[in-house]
Amino acid sequence: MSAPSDSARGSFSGPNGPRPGGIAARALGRATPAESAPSDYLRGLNPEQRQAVETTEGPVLVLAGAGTGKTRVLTTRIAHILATGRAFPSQILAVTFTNKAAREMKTRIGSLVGEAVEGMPWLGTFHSIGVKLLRRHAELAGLRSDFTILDTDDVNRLIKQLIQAENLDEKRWPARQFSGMIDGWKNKGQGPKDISEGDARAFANGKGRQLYTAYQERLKTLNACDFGDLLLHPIRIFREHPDVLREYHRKFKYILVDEYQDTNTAQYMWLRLLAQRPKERDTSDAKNLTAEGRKPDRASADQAAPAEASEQSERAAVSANQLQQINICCVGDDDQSIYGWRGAEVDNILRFEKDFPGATVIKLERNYRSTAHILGAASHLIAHNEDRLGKTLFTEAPDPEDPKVNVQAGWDSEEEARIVGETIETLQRRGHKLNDIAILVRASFQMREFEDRFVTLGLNYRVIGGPRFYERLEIRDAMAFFRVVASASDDLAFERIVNVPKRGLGEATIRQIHDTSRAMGIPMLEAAGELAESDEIKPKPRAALREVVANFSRWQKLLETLPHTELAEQILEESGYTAMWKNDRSAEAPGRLENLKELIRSMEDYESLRSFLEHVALVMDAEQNEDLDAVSLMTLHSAKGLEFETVFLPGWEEGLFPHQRALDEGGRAGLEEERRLAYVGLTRAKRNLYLNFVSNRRIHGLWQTTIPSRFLDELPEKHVEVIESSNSYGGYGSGGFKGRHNPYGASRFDKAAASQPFSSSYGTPGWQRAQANRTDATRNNWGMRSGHAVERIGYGETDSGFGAGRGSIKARTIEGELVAKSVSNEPAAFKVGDRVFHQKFGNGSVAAVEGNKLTIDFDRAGQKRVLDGFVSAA
DNA sequence: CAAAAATGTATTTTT
DNA sequence: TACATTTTTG
Repeated sequence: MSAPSDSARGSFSGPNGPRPGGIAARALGRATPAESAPSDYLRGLNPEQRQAVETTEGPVLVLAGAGTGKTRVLTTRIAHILATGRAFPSQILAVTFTNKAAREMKTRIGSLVGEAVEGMPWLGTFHSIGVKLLRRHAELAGLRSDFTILDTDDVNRLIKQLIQAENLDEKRWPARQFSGMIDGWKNKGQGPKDISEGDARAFANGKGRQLYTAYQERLKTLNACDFGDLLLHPIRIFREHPDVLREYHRKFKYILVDEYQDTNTAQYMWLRLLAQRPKERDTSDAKNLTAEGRKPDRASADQAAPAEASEQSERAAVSANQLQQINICCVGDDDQSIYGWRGAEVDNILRFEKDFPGATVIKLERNYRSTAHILGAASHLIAHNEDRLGKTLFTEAPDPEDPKVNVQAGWDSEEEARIVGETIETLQRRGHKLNDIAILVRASFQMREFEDRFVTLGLNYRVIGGPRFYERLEIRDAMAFFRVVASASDDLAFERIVNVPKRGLGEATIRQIHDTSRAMGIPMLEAAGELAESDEIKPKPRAALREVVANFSRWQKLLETLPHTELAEQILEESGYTAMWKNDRSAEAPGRLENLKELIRSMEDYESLRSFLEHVALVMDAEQNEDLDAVSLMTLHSAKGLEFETVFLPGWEEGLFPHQRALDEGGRAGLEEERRLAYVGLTRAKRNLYLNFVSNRRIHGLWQTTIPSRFLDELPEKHVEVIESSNSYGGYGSGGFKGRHNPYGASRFDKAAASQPFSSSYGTPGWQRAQANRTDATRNNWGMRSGHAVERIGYGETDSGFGAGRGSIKARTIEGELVAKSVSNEPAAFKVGDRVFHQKFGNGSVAAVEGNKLTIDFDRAGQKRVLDGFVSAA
């Protein structure tokens, strides 16, 4: 009894169904009565866009630069397919990367085509479509169709248990790290058997593979999946059951993929399985793949399997042609590939024409979003990348009124926030909507300072992304209760809340439940029930356990009868969970209660507890209220796909952006990805773009002197304007930036990065050495002269960050010393009681010395911890 | 078993 | 620094 049948979804149903045109046309008709000529939606498309919409047959790759109307093409294309009766809504597979994108496509298609969207069950993220497939064919993957989807937290806890079971040192082999590795393998489509020997050895003294296997087995017994499985299981099913695959080959007449540059190997395999229809095919494809050094994925081999059966019904006859034709349309932009770190393979997009011979490639290069200045800046920047297909975006002729891209220096991050805040207030006074303003940061810790500032200014802001609703402690607890009620065998959820609120069920008791569960082969909840009736357990925990078990069985019964929202309320009430927070006097308790209410409220939108749980597992974010006029604050990554009238990009400093870690781990490729991220950031802006950098930033609680991002140097001068801030300390930025006669040598920097790999942590010798190198580079490239009196900080042309008088720090010296351990080197640099001077904090005396970290009592600024490199003897 | 203290550890992005 | 997690203490 495999999952719900197609007919439930009203999709492709039978040989005698109406002709496709029928339904689609009717749907259209309902939505937009008679006058809606089929070509209506085509109006306003430029020739390339139109071509992308109308080339419905065969493989199509649309290379859509930023702001060129990518989503419009995608949605119009679907509308076109429907309107011309080429397919039923249910015969279109449209995959996106994020829920946001899926949602947007649904709405936009909806407005084009009306209710037909209702019948588009296969529009969604890779993962949500994966779940759908898997629910139907769960038994082929050894699961029941009511399997649960584990989130990262569940996974980590599970792995931790496995590591403990193996008696491994948890500190040496952290669960998070291993779950990361598993994630990576799954992104590559590798099961336990497929991982490389090296990978297998890399963890836990060679137990990597064994652990991975154990993990998968555990998932199976738990009847659970992690995110990766949502893709991998379907892939495996398709490979092992050609009949199932064929079913989907018949079903999906058109495949559309959004953000193709972000697909990882697993997603790529998945797509190829679905897209490459079995017909007589030469093996050259497969050869190509291996010849080019790609992993010989089994997709290609298994593909070649049975030839299309031509025997069946009229449908086979109709589709015989189409089945060989791969109507796949991938839309993407190699310049916006920013998820390489999580397994995305830009290569997928670069290789498209080889994968799908005869593909039509359409470039969308006309930008409808940004001014010529912004576009000019972005294009010039991205041109520094080598690995790209190369597009040339263009726009209308520049309007002399258009503002240039602003670059502004600040002293530290606090000032940066102040400057941005002031600029926003100015804009607001001129009638600028806050909703049209965004601040895009590289890393989320940067947000705090802006939030602080906006709070004091009373400026509305909204954080997008960030810590997500469903990841909050109280929500996860509540969800765990619900999960156990919905499926009594969800051990992970059970374990999470047996002792919440505190019932005196500690480690010992839980272990006992665990053991019983193992021994008897029953879920923990059941085991708890057994235990509560036996006398192997002390009276106190026994009573508590009894109550828990009784609670759950009562709730489970109510599941059938009581509306799920009421049940949810009852559960939280009777379990004492809400009471727990009511009694909690801490500052966050009221907020948590509020969140719980919100949770119940959001459940109303779903028809059952189960469907709600599914939603939460897949869509981890909660919607925000759009009514409020507020500045958006988010990371660059979550800004992809959005656009704003005005964009602020703070933190353009080496080490932060490009991020040190990207450089360390990714080398040149890492740098290029950072540059693409910068490109994404720049191209979010329609009209006003402000870049900021500061010379002092606190990282890990230590003050670091920073230098401007190399990306600033990669912007074309003619599109950029440097703002002189009248009231700020000025920093070294403006003067240097403006008069840069010898631009920052990117190659030089690359060399440094390549020849002396930084280590992964800021506190390490590698990082410090990097700092030293950069100090050097800064002097050379930003026109700083040593020998200036330090008093001159604050005037435009002066060096404020480095150099002058800081005798104890010479790059070379540091190089030599820092090979040693960071905490033990140069013990003699300063000693307690020394008078020192710091660029930011002024004079002070050393209160404590820990290797190169000094605790200093500053005369004005109070006690701070700083690296010795940033102070000099007073 | 729970609360307090100490310790450690990571601070990029997320379906 | 700041947070989470572990160890110690009551």
